[in-house]
Amino acid sequence: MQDGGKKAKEMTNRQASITDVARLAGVSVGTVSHALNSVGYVKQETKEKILKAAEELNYVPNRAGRILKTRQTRLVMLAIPDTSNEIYFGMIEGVQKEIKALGYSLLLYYTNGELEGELDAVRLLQERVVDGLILVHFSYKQVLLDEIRRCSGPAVLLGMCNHLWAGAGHPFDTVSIDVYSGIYTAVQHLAKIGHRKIGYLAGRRNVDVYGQRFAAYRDALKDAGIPYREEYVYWNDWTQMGGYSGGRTLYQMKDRPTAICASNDLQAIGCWEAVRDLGGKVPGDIALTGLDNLNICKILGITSFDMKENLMGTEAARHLMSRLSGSQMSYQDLYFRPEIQVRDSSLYTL
Amino acid sequence: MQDGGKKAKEMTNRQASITDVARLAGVSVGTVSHALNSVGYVKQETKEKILKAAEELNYVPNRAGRILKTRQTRLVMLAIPDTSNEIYFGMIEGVQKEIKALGYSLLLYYTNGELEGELDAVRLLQERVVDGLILVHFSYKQVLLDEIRRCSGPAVLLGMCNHLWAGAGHPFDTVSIDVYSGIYTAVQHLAKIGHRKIGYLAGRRNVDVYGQRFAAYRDALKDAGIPYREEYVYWNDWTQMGGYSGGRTLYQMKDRPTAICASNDLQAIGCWEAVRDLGGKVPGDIALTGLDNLNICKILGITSFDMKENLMGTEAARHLMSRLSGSQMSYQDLYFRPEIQVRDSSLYTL
DNA sequence: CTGAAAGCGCTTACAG
DNA sequence: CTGAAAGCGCTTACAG
Repeated sequence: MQDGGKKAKEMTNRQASITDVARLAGVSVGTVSHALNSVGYVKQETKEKILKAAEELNYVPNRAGRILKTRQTRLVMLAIPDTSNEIYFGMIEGVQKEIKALGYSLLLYYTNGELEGELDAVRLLQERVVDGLILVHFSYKQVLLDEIRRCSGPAVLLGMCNHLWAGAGHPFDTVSIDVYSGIYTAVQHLAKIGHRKIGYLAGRRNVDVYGQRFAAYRDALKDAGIPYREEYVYWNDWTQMGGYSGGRTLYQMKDRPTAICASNDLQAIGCWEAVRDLGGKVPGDIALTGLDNLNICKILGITSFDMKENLMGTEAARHLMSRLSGSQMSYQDLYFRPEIQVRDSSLYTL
Repeated sequence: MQDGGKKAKEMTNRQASITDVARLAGVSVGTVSHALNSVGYVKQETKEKILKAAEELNYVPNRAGRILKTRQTRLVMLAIPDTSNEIYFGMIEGVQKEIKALGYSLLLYYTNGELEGELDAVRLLQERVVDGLILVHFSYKQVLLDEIRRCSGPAVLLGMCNHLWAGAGHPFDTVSIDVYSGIYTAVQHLAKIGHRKIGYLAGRRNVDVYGQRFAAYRDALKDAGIPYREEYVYWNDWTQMGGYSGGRTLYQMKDRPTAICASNDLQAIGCWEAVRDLGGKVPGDIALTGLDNLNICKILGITSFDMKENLMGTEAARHLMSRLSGSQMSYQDLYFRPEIQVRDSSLYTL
């Protein structure tokens, strides 16, 4: 704690405007604007006078004034579902690098993976708080599409699977990673090394991207000739906690699975912990696969899938920037494929 | 790829303004404003006419116009150094919860742990892109203080150690966790269980918060009567990669340390991996401590320190909100203490 | 090289 | 209950 009775902001309550600077420098506001933005001709002497006045008044331009006139914020928003999932770090990095090079600043927004949060992000674009939006969405609802249609600035949708909108004439570019193929491949891989009892950690129910993953699980089972068993499917949440309780549940079943496919790495990690805490071994007692290729999976030796998130971010940003600079190309749907990284957790044939 | 020749945004090029709505509804802009914001009296019939017009024109208010007039953005920025460090997730969560309850939206900004990035964040506050700023800073430079002084909106500084500014009459609230005490305690703990050769993973050189941690390491050695050995100190980066190469280097020394204190968990984890990859055991061949209490440390059994990051975020947001609602209290410096979590990696007496 | 003026899209007293 | 008008802080043709 500190004292001294110093009051908050007592001397900075009203920020100087360009008018104040003009008055102090004895010139017009137009000239101040020219001088400060180094646009057009301003006599060196006048410029110095203006700079000194600005300095003295602690002048900082108010962005809202400029935005209103120029109709540009020079801000780009990246909206992610989940700040506690490392998978988005790579995206952030990719986006950041691209837009910074073009003089834009990055604003992150956090949707919590809920439609409402995603709509909030879109609204910020509608209200022109930012010039463009890259939205990592978990929903595929019509209302989202409708709201994006009302934006005057461009949006790029980043999808962890996106079959539903491809080619649907949506008013935005998309960049997706085919998560369906990831889960399908995982189950196929487990079947190939001999597993017939394959449990599934499904994530949060009613979240569209998890619905798609679940479909992949079922399809892969079917194609491998393995009957579907509802009791092997655990819905909870896509978090580590969700995975933990799922792992616990599945591992304690009388007729327990010999392998578990998790619909993302967070769950795989939680599951790994649960099995360990119950005295089981991965692999040995149970095989395990995840999806996202998180760092920790490399350390623990859990089979997973590289999601090329950095590339996804980069490409999304590139598309956005190109729209922002006026491109009128027809909208693009870009796809990536997850790449399996086989590790100890699923290395041995049953 | 999709075709169909649909051109980008052909029908939404110019967004409707409040004037357009007023014209279509046959009323004045003032009345439109009243109706849309439900302020003052508007006849039900008129209101409906306006709503219909707004609907028809796909009207969305332009935030810049409103901001200019109201001098409020209703946006709060949280600037973090590093998006790949889980430690900030808890902060985000804490901040988000507090401000959302008061009708503010959260914008994240990413400083990369560099002074330049921190200054960028401060500038966005100066330009009034946001109403308030919570800055997790890694620098203690005078220029940062000067720039914050030029802001008309409030800032709260979140410090991973902050002795330098405490009581210095700075124009902002601070919330800090005493990292010095964390590192000091870690070294003390290692000494107590018998270690005399304690290596140190120091983080990025010339980053102020890491300088303080290093001082704690030296002080603790001294107080334990252990001579300082420069070759046991590894400067690199605060990342997992940095820890990995540090762990490699220290573990391969002829007269290697029997314990390693890492200045954060990311490095501890990297070190853990390096030792494992070299065939060593933690503990057994080497003891290890980290700082931040990341999830993965719990899984790997690495001794670490709870940094109360959620609480830090909550408190920072509370202070900011209180300034935003006009509080003129003198500035506060709030301190937390890291709490050691002893785990396997440093459990056994040498 | 500089100034006067219009206008970006909104809100808010103030009249009526 | 509604309208006319001022003004938030900036930029940008346009004159001179």
